[in-house]
Amino acid sequence: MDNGAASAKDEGLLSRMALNDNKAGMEGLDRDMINKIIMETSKGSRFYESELKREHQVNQRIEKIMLQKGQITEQQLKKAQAQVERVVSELERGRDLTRLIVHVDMDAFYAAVEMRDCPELKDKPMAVGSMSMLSTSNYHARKYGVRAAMPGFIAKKLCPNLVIVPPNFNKYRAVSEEIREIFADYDPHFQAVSLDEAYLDFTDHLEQRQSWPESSRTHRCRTNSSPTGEEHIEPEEAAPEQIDLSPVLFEDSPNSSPFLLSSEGVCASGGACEVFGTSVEEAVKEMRFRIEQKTMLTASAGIAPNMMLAKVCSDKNKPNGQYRLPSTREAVMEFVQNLPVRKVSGIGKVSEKMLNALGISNCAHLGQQMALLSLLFSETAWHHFMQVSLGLSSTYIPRHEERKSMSTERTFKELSRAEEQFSLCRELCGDLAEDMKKEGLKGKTVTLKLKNVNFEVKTRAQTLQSAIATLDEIFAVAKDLLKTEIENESPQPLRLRLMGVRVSAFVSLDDKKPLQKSIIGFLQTGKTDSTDSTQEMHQKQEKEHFSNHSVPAWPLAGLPSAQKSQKPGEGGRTSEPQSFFQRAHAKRLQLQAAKASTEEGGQGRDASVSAPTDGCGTSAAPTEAQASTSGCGRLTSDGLTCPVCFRQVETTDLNVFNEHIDRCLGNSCGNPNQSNHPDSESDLESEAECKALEGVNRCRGECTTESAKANGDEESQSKREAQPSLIKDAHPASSVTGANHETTPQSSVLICPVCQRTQDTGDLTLFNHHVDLCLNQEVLHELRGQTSPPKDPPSLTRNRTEDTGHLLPRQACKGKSKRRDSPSSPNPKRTKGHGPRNTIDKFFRL
DNA sequence: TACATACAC
DNA sequence: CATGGTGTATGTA
Repeated sequence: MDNGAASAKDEGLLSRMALNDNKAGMEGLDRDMINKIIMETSKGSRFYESELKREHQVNQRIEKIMLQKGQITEQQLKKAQAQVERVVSELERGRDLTRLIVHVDMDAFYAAVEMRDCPELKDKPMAVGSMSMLSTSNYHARKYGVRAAMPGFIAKKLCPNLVIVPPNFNKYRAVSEEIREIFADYDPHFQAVSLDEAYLDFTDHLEQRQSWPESSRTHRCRTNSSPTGEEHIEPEEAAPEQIDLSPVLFEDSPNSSPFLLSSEGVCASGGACEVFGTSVEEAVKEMRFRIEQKTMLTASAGIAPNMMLAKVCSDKNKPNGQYRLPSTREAVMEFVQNLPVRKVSGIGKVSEKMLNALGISNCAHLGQQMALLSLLFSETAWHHFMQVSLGLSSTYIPRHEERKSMSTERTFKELSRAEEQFSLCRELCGDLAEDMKKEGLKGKTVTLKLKNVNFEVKTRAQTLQSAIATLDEIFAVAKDLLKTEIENESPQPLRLRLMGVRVSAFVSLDDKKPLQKSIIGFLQTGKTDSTDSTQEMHQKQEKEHFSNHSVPAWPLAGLPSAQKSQKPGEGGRTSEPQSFFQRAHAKRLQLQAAKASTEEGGQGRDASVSAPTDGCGTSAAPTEAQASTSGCGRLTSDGLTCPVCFRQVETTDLNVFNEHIDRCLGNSCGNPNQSNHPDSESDLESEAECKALEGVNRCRGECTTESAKANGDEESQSKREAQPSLIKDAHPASSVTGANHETTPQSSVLICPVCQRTQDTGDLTLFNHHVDLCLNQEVLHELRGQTSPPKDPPSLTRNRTEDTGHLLPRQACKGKSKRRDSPSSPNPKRTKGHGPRNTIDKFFRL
């Protein structure tokens, strides 16, 4: 073996404990030495023992899989191969190379910020974090093997001169806001993944850009010579890189930019200027240039036809570089062939190890072994592998979904006394309740998480009949769970090192939306709408749409688990082709719908020039009904179902559809104006960030509670909650009863959940019809006024090529929009008790 | 639903 | 001295 540092026993462990030179900045370092130090430092600790144990578990899983592999017959393999090939061609058919997806990532973000603000640090190896945990390190430190998620004390052994700087999250957040403002200029719907990372769809921007005058592509260099001195003006590009293919992609932009750019020169005032071209590369360089000018920090970017590839590409020329993967099948395939599986987002340590055991280390192998993989892994898992091997993934950048859970957990010095455990538990519940209040959340499931001093983790959950939110309510449950565990262990005490409380299974507290959603639920004939799970509906929808697209970036988390469905005798699975066809079909339909509702293309505004951005609100704004329909309504192969008359409308053009609805509504109130629910809830994103950061802020005492917007619009919320679930069977009662109301018919009497009146009919069809009418009344009401339409007006720009992804108005489904449009809006910051420490660089979900 | 795992930051 | 916190998805029972 080539690793003298590892004993046979350690060897397996290396996959868990050893450093990953996977990431950038780790080239050419002495891995063996580093691993040796890591091992020596860790050895004997409880943590180490725990890792050993986990490693063992993984090894067993691998053994199991290998065993299964051994039992596979030629016959089965052959069958699987045929199956795989069918799927491949189906997927191939849906390949979409028309989008230009960009993934941007700030270089060593936290560390870079600290270095920027403290020149002393510039030439030193440094990291942000604490002795217990590092968030990130600068490139100098990485040479020593010091990296994110490594405890500081180990890092110190690797690099005794390492300077560890405590994190200053407020600052990072502020910088993040700055860069997001820039992102928004290229894609107002960009998805921030963390404080320093985002996905953008540059397609529309590029289309616009083609007709922009040079002045709009000109950017001034930082005027004030930075105090710190050196200042390079060049948007220096290290990467040699490929040819510019963009012209090909955009040659036919028919009604491209309706705007004539007001061309006020930017650089009139003097100072060096940088002019950027019209290609994607140039646009991305421009964005990075602006980021650097604005923040004095560098970013790296990847440009590719889908999210997964863009992400990988952004890593390619890091730091301070970019890489474009051309939008051709050949380029993509070649790129993917040499891609180590571990580089793919979603394939982590464990998956990597399992794949390696099968002789798979890069995506070429992945492709070659698909038949085998389809027999050893779950369907979702192998489908994902398949997509990866073909270089396919989502071409549509989804909006962030509603949160599904909220939690608080804390690590501490051993805590063994029950009394203290209870009081800590209560404290956690209090913190959690506070957080939930800010977002107006109520959930039905409480989960207690415990980690003992040996790092063994346990979770215990309980689901209630109704949703709760307050400290006392949560604690009442958590306390019981804890008590049970304590009793369970007694007379030994629980020796804890961590405790956490989580609430999930939220019910919608919203007033209006449930209505819309319930309609949708209705339209989904045959599906039960479990009353309070309105959001599930949406997520489901979104998900479908997502997968129709081209793979989400999702992992195969739970991993393999061999085919249980696999009958010994026959190896093949038959369901597959169908589901893929169906998906493809659905996809096509959605596409058509999406085509009509594609968001406006006006985002390409040039910040420094202030290009004319609007003027696009002209088209009939989609009403909520429309939006709902396009996003969630029943989309059959023949068209759309009108939420008012419930008839099929034979069109996939949402504008046409909208007119139809208008007619049904008996008036032409086509576009209720402006969106924004003034009460649209607080920004989840920053909220989440703050949450993660909390304790640290406290240390700095800088935490301000700027926006406590979650003002009490809560009273009104409790009102109508019950939703008309689709009653499918003879027992209406089975249709669940959501939170509040108990309008649900218990006996044979049917009561309309909308008008609350008893319906004297036993016929469910009739009853449903009545409810339909009631709902329509409400829809009508909403459409006529008060309710705000979703933001994105349909766009008239571009018609996409047929199988393109990019469906659905992102927020169509929900009246609630957690806007990210205004990156500048202040974040609610948390001031919380104590707590945790640091978090890894870029961490926070937005 | 409950629980354990994997994964991303 | 010392190995984090928040959130999501998936597999399985």
